[in-house]
Amino acid sequence: MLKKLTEEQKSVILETGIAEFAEKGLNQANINVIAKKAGISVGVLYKYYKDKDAFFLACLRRSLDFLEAIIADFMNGEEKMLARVAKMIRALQYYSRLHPNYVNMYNEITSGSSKKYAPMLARQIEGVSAKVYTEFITKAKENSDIRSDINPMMFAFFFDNLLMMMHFSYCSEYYRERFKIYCGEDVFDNDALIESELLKFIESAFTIDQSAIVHKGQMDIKS
Amino acid sequence: MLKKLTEEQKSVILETGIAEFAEKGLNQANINVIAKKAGISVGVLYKYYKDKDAFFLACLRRSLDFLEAIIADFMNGEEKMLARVAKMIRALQYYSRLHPNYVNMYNEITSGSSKKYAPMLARQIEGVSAKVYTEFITKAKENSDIRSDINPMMFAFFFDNLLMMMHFSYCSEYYRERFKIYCGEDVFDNDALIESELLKFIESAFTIDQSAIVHKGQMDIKS
DNA sequence: TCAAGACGTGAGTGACCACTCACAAGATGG
DNA sequence: CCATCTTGTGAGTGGTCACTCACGTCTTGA
Repeated sequence: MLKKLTEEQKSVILETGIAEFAEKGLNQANINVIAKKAGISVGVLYKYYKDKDAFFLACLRRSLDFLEAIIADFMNGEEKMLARVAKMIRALQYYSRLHPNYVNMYNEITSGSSKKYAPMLARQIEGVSAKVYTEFITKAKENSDIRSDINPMMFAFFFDNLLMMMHFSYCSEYYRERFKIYCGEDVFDNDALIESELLKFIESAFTIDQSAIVHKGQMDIKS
Repeated sequence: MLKKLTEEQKSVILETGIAEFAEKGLNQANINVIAKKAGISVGVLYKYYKDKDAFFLACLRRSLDFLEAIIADFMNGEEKMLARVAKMIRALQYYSRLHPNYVNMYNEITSGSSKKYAPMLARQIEGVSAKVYTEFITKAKENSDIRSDINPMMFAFFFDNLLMMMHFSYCSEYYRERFKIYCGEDVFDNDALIESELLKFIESAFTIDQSAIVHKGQMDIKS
């Protein structure tokens, strides 16, 4: 019973931490409780992690590694913009159900609770996706896959805002409630509808272009 | 110096509470510190509010009353959809600068810290805007002001998601940082650009309709 | 096989903080 | 002007929890 911690056990400790932090938040989660639930002593937890903050950041890292894999998926493949977006929405729905805690860890840092790390974490976490999305939109613009009259950085930002809110809306207590208020008690039984409506929203924002507007003008003159 | 609390003083207490809660969050904010900063004793604070939670909820109510006024503005007036949206974006920018703390109070409850009140608060806070936005979109759809092939509830939801994220992006530490990563260090000096790009994004999502798509198809055949 | 080092244990400690209560200082009114 | 009531005061209390350390148990290598 009294042995060196295995990799397996270290994993259990992190997962237990993630579960507690995701549920209670950084400050309300109790280290003694986490240790007990993970089946180890507090002492050994402090041999591996300097303090509560360091442990929290380790849990966060593990959660983010997972979430970042979804974006990596976005980068691979040769499909066009919208096919990729559709893929991302489905991935988002799938992983939000599988690992809501990872998403809630992310949500946790966006609120004030870990203010001191906000700039560092933002750079670590958002840096990659911001670059990927912006570059992708710039390229799509050059290829005329999407409209020409937009600011790629801004549109990448709005795009990520929508995805981020969808993540939270599947995972966090408050946002789940809000989602139901907007879209009905049974939204969570209708992933296909959510996917198609969100895709429609994003598609239109990205694809209406000036030629279409000119065209519409011509139509009006005709009638 | 030792007198009954005036309305003025009660206001100071709430505002001090809002400042502390917005900065530190529900759990990290210290009641003794709030009392000292507000220039009163802890004792009297507990004569007015049953406990910390009750005081927090009172601070939250005050913040929300203010934020809800922005939506009320949205309901008034006879302009069309997009003119109203433009007005809302400008209001959002203005009030986020004037009272970032109110927005951060709102952000605070969306994270886990006040989980026990999540359902109640969501219903209180989101109920009104959800109804207003959905009805507005439904009506605009009937009048053919916007496209016909959308689910009004879903689009109201996406719309509010974008506005909510803009609020947070102006006010919260983490989201401000993220905004800069996406859109450059000087985003906050360029409200007009943000307004026009966000409006463009929303406008397109709402106005592209099936007739335009048919039309585009005809164009393709011609060429 | 056993000594010495490595590692895990968990009761204990001190700091912090929500909340109380005995008291003090105004207000009221006769 | 004093008795009584109302209201504010803030040191104190009890509970919680991050973190430590003296100890026990396992591992290693000679």
